[in-house]
Amino acid sequence: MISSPPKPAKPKLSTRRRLIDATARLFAEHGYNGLTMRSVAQEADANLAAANYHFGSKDALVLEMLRERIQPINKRRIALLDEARLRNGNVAPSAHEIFHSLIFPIGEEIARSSKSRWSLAQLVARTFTEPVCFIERMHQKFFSQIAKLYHRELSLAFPNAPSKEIHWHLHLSVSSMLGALAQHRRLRDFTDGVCSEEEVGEMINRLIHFVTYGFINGINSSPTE
Amino acid sequence: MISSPPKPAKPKLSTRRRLIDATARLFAEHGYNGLTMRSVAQEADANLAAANYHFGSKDALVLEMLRERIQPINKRRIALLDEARLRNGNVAPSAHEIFHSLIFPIGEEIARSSKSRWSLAQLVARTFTEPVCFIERMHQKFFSQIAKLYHRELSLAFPNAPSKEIHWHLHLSVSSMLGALAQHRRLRDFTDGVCSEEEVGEMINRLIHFVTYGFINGINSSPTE
DNA sequence: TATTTTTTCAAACAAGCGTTTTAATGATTG
DNA sequence: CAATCATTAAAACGCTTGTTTGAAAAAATA
Repeated sequence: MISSPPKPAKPKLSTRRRLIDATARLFAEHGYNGLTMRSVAQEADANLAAANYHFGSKDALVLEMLRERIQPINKRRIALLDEARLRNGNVAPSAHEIFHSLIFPIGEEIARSSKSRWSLAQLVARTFTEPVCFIERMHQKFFSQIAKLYHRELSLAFPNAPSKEIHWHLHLSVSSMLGALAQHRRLRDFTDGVCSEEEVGEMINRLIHFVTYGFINGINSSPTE
Repeated sequence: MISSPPKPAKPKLSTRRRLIDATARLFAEHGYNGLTMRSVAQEADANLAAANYHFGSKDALVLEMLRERIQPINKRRIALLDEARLRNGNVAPSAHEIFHSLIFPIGEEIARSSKSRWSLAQLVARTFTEPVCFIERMHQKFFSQIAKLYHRELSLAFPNAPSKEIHWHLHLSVSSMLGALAQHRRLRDFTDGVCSEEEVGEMINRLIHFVTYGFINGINSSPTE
């Protein structure tokens, strides 16, 4: 019997992969300006020059990390929307189905990323709060089409609502989602220990309902005070 | 007739005041890490060493600015709550009155600060997203008691709701408020130019209703899926 | 006016930043 | 094996950061 070579405890991933994962963790925790190439290198157990070698610059590194994390979520959103439309016999999905398709995929990804659950939540939320302008451009590139898609979908679900009202309440809904993601790590503190950050699924479910209620009742009540 | 001395066009405020105001603007726009002592000095038309002379350090400068901006908002919140309680004959205020007292004072301050309306909104929101840990401590110092106050108030308004449900939905409500404040400056972009950031009062009113609906319906519907 | 205190100013400090360079190492292919 | 390529490594490069310094200026006090 030929003995297999001694397996290292950690089958070290490629340097490129370790760099991206480290970037995700540090970006979520410290933001763009608080993330340094040296901290990335140390966290990834790589050399300082490695990041510049593989990605060219700090900007390119962070952008690549964001692209890799965000695109599957957006694809899943569209897939869930299509599923709902198909299930209803090509009729417009309900508000709850629409907001489910918007919010649920993030919950899935958070649950998938085993270590430090709030990391991805905060990462996504941070892309919307970061002041760095190149991130704003990225945001417009990744999310502006998604926003238009959801406005169209909600217009079908609420054919009598004026377009401006849908814009207003969709904006509030997305803002609420982002706020909830950004504040998730404070849940335990804020609730005096009553609620725990571990219950991600719980949070996502409540958030979907919260936003759906706010949207429906906001749309249905008159726009005057 | 004695001619008055030639009045300078701008009766220059004290250096200390100019420094704090410049800090507020730059913190709102670039965040803590993006704010530099040199940029503050330039924006305030002061010397680089002035900030350290007046406040001791960058941390102390930002903290003082935040304290000055946040405390009047919190006082107004409590005052509005007391007004509502008095108006109802010492009966618990309604959910709408409670969330009005929570959100409206920020709208007042935003409307008061004439130049760059979204500045204060973003400033308040940023204090919750900033990763710098000393800001987290500040947040806990300024807001944890307010959070407890509102939980108590909502428990009176919904005596049959379990405390944990109130915790959950208050957390979602506060998160939505912060998200809406943080995203306000993107309103025009996000809505394809349909909605404008100028209508701050509009935004605040819709936000109050949105959150109230989300909270009430969330509380009343069962906590199971 | 003379003296003391407060405030401003330009210059410098050490530390940390993103990036580049040059050489050494590892893997792959002919 | 030799040769070519991709990757890693250590050191250094300007540049910016928060903070400090010591003297000049202004303001306040006597």
